[in-house]
Amino acid sequence: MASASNLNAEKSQTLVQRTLELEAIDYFVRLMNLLGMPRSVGEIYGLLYFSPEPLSMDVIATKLGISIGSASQGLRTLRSLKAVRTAYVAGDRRDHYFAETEFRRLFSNFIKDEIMPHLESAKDRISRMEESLPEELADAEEFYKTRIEKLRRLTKASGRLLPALAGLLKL
Amino acid sequence: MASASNLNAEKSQTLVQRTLELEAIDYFVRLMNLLGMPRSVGEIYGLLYFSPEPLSMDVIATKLGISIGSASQGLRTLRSLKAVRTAYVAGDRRDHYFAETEFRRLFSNFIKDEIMPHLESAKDRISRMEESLPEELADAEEFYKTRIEKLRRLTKASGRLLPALAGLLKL
DNA sequence: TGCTAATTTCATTTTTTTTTGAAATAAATG
DNA sequence: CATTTATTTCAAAAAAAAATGAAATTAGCA
Repeated sequence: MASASNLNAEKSQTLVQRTLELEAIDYFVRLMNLLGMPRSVGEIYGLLYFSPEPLSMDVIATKLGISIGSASQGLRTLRSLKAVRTAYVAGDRRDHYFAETEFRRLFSNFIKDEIMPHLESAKDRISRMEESLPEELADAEEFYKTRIEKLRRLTKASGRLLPALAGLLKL
Repeated sequence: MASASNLNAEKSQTLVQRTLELEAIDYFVRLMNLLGMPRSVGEIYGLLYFSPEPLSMDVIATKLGISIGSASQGLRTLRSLKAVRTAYVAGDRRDHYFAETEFRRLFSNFIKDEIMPHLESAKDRISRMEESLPEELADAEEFYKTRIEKLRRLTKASGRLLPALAGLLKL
């Protein structure tokens, strides 16, 4: 049976490791939650973070007590963020996952995938606002012009600052 | 009737203003959503952002088509983030709200109130992890030590970087 | 190729979050 | 100080998000 070796691996898990696993899961569930990710995503990443060997999807689901559907979706999300990668394990045809632990890269992917698209559409929305202003501004309309300008600056500054942020994160 | 002047103010709303209002609401609903805030909070802030005069709670609720309960809760949230403030309006006993538009201040409040507390508890969790490691580390345990150290660096760097971020946001 | 195990997909269920609305409270006016 | 108006609170309803589980698909193996 293919999972025999994994079951053995689980048996040999130390108390230290279980403690760390639980703390890490807690840690990453909260962090991911802050970033708007579902609980299962944090759980999976936390489990993998302290796993010395890559784990297969069914082991992940079993250890966390979540469905394999959840595990599959969570792993897809993590894969798309490049937060986990797959490793080949000899003699086992299942995919095995391990955590990418370079946070700098993780954040830069997160910003690129989850934030920048919003900033792009924000730009469009601001352009539309400017087009809706008449050519000649009455006094009252100066107010709107100022506010739009402020939004534009915010959007621009965010677009420059956020990607730079990951670079500053030298760990 | 106290609200007569407000009704007049609403009647004189131009097409330009209504267009901007709708775009701004859209803009801030998305932004707030990114920050994990409920829709109503983004709606209220967006409405106020392009309002030349401060608006009372019931005007806000009416214009947005939300309940006064929502409006009350949303305003409480915005107030606690210092994202709106109240203005005295002569001859009207209702509170009137206007948007704080200094984004630098807004973000710094957000980071202080919503993010830093999490970082604090993260520190505790990391300390607990370190305590769970035995004094003398077997080879296998070096792995855990390294990972914990990495988490500590992440937490520390975030705690320094995020508050600095608001400062960089010169608009 | 046919068979089996692994994974993905997605309609349904469950859980969580947000909104509502009505009652309670507070605050201002006559 | 009684009454009216404004605001808050909070239980219940509605909406949104996430998890489940079983069917469909994919991929490895004999």
